[in-house]
This record gives sequence, structure tokens and C-alpha cells, in this order.
Amino acid sequence: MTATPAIRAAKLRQQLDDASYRYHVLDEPNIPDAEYDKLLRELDELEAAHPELATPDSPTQRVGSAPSSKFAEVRHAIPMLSLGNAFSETEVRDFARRIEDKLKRPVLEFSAEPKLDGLAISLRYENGRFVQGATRGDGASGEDVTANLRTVKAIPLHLRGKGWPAILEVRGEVYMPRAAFEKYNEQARLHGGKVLANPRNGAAGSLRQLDPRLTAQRPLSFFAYGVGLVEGGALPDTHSATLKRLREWGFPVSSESEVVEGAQGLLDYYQRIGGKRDALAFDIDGVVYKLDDNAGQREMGFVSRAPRWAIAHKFPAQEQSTTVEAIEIQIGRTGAATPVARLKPVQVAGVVVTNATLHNADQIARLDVRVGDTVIVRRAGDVIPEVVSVMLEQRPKGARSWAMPAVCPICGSEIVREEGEAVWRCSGELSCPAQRKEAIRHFASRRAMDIEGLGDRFIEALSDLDYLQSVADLYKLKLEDLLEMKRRADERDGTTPETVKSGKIATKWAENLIEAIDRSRSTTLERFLFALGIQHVGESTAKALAAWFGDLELIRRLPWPLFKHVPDVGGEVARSIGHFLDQPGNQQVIDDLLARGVTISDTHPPTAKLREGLDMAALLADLEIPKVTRIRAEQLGNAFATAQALVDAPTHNFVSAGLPSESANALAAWLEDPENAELLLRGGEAIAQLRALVPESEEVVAGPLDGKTVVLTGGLSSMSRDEAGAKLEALGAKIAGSVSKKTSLVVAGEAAGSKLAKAEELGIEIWDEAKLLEFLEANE
DNA sequence: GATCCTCGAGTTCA
DNA sequence: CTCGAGGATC
Repeated sequence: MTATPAIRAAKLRQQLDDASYRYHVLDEPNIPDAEYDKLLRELDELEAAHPELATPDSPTQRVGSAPSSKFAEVRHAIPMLSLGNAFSETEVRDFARRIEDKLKRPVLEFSAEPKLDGLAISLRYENGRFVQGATRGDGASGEDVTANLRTVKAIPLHLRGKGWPAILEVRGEVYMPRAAFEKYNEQARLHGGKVLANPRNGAAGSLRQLDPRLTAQRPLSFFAYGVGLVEGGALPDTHSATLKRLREWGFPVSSESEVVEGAQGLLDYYQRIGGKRDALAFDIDGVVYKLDDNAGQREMGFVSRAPRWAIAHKFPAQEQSTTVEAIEIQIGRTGAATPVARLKPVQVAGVVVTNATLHNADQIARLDVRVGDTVIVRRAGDVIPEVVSVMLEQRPKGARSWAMPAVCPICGSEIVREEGEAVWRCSGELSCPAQRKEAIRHFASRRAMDIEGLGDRFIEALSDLDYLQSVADLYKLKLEDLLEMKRRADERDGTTPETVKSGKIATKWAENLIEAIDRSRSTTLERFLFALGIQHVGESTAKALAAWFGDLELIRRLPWPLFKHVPDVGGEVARSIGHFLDQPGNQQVIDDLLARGVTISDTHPPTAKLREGLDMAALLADLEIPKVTRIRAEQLGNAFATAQALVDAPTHNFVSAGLPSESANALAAWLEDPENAELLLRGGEAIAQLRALVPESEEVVAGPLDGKTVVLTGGLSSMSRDEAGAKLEALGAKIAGSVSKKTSLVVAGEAAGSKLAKAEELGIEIWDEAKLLEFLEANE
């Protein structure tokens, strides 16, 4: 099925021509840059290997495509060529060696600079005045965008200083700074304007506006990186000195430009710029190396489409295209069915990506991703790959649009969606092996019971071979069970057990695991509550519940409305906790855990802060009875001292208590339901019980950070973020996950990102690690 | 009822 | 890290 070189070359040219037309003429790229570069390189190599295939009109023989007809055409006196690309260390070393060999000089000086992701232009100055500006176009001629360029403030309209040539063409890049791009889009969104796809498209689109007044509103900027035609004057004889001169004449030149020595100097520079790429104010897609001395440049000359004395060293692409081999769904701990795209493995920003989340069914529908599609994958700011868009042109015939399966692929239960919710869930609950495994994984995780060494593989095997029905069974496992499980798993998978290979019985891993499980038996209430995996109860809610009630046995028997007394717990979360505790299976699991040796070390009386809401009025408000508002609950609470009195009362008593008849009827109807009546009675009992337990007042230890909200970001070297958080918490601080105007302090470690930026924007106090350590030292 | 803030849950790869 | 949604607040 391998095509002949001639057919392949023709096909590549077609693809490249199409892509180039869309990119340069229409400003509507249909394939990512990396894909274009890849195809061009393939064609380049093909033509090099088969010179008879090279044609004068091949994309390798020119730089772009014809200018659009709306702007006047400008012929470049000296063509604007593009650069050869290097993607690897070897290619960079080869580049340097080629020059050294040809010039017969050992270590050479190069001028190195970031390669901006913008639009290349040429600016013509006559007698020091800006007279014409043009885009690169196809390299030989471009579009006259003088009027638009005049609006770019970074471009000087006349030159400063003296000594400039009578005719000077300056080459450089028009670009949109990232911050300006963000701000522009924010405004556009606000006013319903057109949102720009990315800074590069923003710059390109802006320059090609027919109305310069529109261009003037776009936040464009400019960096000069070289010269074209020079007449009636002379320039320095090195590139770096020329840049310096340009700067003197009023052109912005990247401050990251440097002169470096030899191939190693180039590679070091690449590393250095790569390291601060995210911190730069503009997007770059690599760095450019140019032989610094002009005489050497002339000697090296050109290959057909690029100078031999310069090269662009590209960063690994952040975007790549690949194909979707399958769309599978994963079932999470709560049953959430998340579609995941299985991709043909592809390198993106340095790692091989094979999976990408599609978030939910809505997202798939929005993108219209189908199996077999070619998609663009990105690893944006963070690490997690996502599908950006679908290349519809490349959709195979007969690709069917994807739909959420009706049943869970693991357990066969129905997959359903709550009204108004985005996620679909497997309804199998704990009868679904996938949900069971995830529940166990959550239970054992570091922030929950912290069972070290109980990884996915063990959970999978233990669960599949029926050693674990529930999390409580973990504490039933014996050494023999683990060894037996391992033997059966090896048998099942057909792998040779290590015991056979080594001749010895390897039991260390099993001993370690048993020991880890044993260690986890002693735990805290907040960890235990979190580990149970109650929906809507994460770390923070578990911590609050533990702090407010202090005792597992108390919590276990509390009717749900009482949970609403904990801050940040509302009706939804309280009901969810109640629902969990109402299920006998769950109570049984808790019983089993306790019976098998799990102990909670930090049981304590409820907090005095509970005292406020421990009356009938508060209980009635918590119950969410239809038509009974907070004020009505107050009236009822005053009239009926106990829950029993209220349950026994006839409807007309509600009216005498001051309730309008509509509310009284609604209350009576609500009480008709025996479940509701029981809930009310249990609530009454719980209140009485709590009243007896809650202390009159609590000694409050004042910490130096009382009332302060602290956010930790970036990496710390002396301790983990969690440790630092715990220490600050001990001093009274509340640790938050994100920066807002309520944040009082941000501790920024190494490589802090967006949170630090936001803190700066809001003018919030920022500490570095040294300051933090100093503070901890002083207050411990 | 709208808006802001925070929490929960899900996710990738080395 | 990001999204969605619950809770608090005005």
C-alpha cells in the first residue's frame, strides 16, 4: 500500500498548497503548524532523495502563497525568505558544523533570539521616514499594509538619532502580547464582538483589516530582527551590532537576544529560553540562530528557500493532530460516566499522549467528535491533554456521531442523567464493579485512610477475585489471602509467578501491604468520614463535620437536617449525607470497619458554636417544609416546644400559632407522611441530645493568623505544600485553593503560575518561601 | 435572583 | 488544572 514517491510527492504538494492557501490567504488555518512543518519536511526529504521530482512550483520552492487581491501588491527588493527548521540537538549541531566546515573556522559566534509567533513584515524607510510596510506574502511580494502598520505604536514613523542609510528596509515580526490578547477577548466577549482564536491569528487578522481604524483598536506590537535593502549608508558588520543599531534608531528589539558561542552555546540558549517560555509576555514557537558576522553569512549563501547561515530551532509542538481510535467511557467513584478518547499515540509537548478526556457528552456533541476523526490535541498551560477541535475535512466516510451508551459497559446497569445535570451516571451504585473499585481506591488514597502500596493493580485483582466486597473487607485480609490471590491472578493472566522463577517464596510485598493496612487502622474522624466516599463530602466538608460534631457515633445517628448547622453544608449536601447513612449496607460497612479494628483517635465533644441553632425553630427551618419560611418556623418553634407536640397538634393549632391557612395546610400535609413525621421526631431527639453534649463555651486559642485566608502556590523546597498548609492552619489560618479578593495572603514558591499573577493583580500580600520560614520560625 | 466563591470530582503521564 | 455546581451573600 506504499505509494510511489511521485504519487506521494504530488499528494503532499496538494495538501501543502491547500493548507498554505488557507493559512496565508484566508487566515483560516485548517491544520496545526506542526502538521504543516511535518508534511513540508517529508516533501523536502522526498525531493532531496529524488531530485527528478522537484518542480519549480513545489511548496518547498517558495515561502507562502499569493497575496489576497484586496491590498496592493508590493515586490520585495530583497526577498523575505523563511528559515530552515531544526527539531533536535543533532540537527542544531549539524547546522553549526556545516558552517564551521565551510568557513574553516572553529568556534563561531551566533546571534540567538526568540522566534515570535506573529506575522513577518518589512518596513521601508526613506530618508528616515516610514514610507511603506508590507507583509511577507509569498516571500517575493506581499501586501501593502502601510496604513495598518502606521497604527502600530511600536513601529517608529521616523527614525531617531542619525547615521541611518537613505533607504532602509527593516524586517521584523508583528505580534499581539498575551496579556493584551486576553484583555481584548475579554472585552470582545463582553460586547459580543468577535473573539480571537489565539495571539498569532489575532495579529494576522488585525493587519489584514481593510479599515485601519479597526487595526488601531487591536493591541499589536512589533520586534525588529533584521534588515532587507540598504542603500546610501552602511550597517555594522555583525548581526548583533545591527540589532543594536536598530534599537538606537527606535525599533523594539527583543531583550532576549544574545550572542552565544558554538553549538553548545546555541543549545544552552534554547534551554534557557525554553525555561522561561511561559513567563514571556508573548508567544514564541522556538528560537532563531543566525551566524553573527555578515561576511560569513555572504559566504554561506542560500539554498533555494532559506539562508544557510540561519536556522529556527522549534520547541516541541503544543498542538498535534492524531486520530481517534475509540471513544470509551470510564465509570468513576460516584458512577459518573466520562467519555475518553483513545488516540493514536502522538508526541505533544514532549510526552506521548494516548488518552484525552472529552469531559462529558455535551462536550462531545459540541465538538462533534467521532471515531475515526482526525483531531487536534493540545497540552495547554497544564499537563492534561484535551481535544481542541476536529478536522472535518479529514473525516472518513460513514463516521457515525457518538452517543452515550444506554447501559454501563462494566455492570450493565442503566446510564441515566439527572434533570439539568451535565453528567450521566451508571445507576449500578455498589453493584457495579467499577464503582466498587473506585470506592476502594478512594478509601485507600493518601488523603483518606492512606494505605500505602494498595495500588490499582491490587485493587483490581482483589476485587475481581472476590476478596473484597466492601472497603471493610480490607481489614479481614490475611497474609495467606494475599499470597493465594497473587497465585490465582498469575494463573489467570498466564504470567510466571516470581516464586517459581526465583525458587523462593516472595512474600515481602504481602507483608508490607498487611502492615500498611494495619497502620491505617488508627485514624482520625475527618479522614474516616472522607474515606467513606459520601457524595458531596470531600476533604473540606469531612473536616468541618469532624470539627463540629466530633464523634462518629453521634454523626451516624444524626437526622440529615442537623448537618445543615455546619458552615458550607446546605440542603443538598446534608441530604446526601443522610441518604448515605440511611442505607443499612453503609451502616453495616461502618460497623464492620470498627469491629475489625479501625479506631478513631480524636473523638471529642461537639463544638460550642453549635449551641446557637439547637432549638425547634432552627430544626423546622432546616426541614425544608413547603410554604414554611424561616419566619414561620420561628413562630411555630415558639408555639410548640417539642417535636412531639407539633406532630400531635391538629391543623387549626397551626393557625392559632400565627400561620396563614395555606402554610398550615401545607404543614399538615407534610406531616401526613410518616417519614416526615419521624424525621421531625428524630430531629427533636437529636437536638435534645446535642444540647446535653455541647459545652457552654470553648476556650478559643488566638493564633497569629486568625481570620486570615491563605493560598499556597508553587513548589516549596523545605517542605511540601500540605505540610506548610497544616502549619499555617495551626496558627489560625484558613487555607484556600484559589485566589480571590477574600484572600489575605499568598505564599508563592518556585514556578508559581496563574495564582501568583492573580494575587499581584488584586494587590494581595505575597510571601516567598524565605518569608514563610521566617514567620513559622517566629511563631512556633 | 444574581453573583461570587469554594469545594468536589475527574483527569494524564513519568 | 478545570469544570460544574452548591452555598453564602447581597
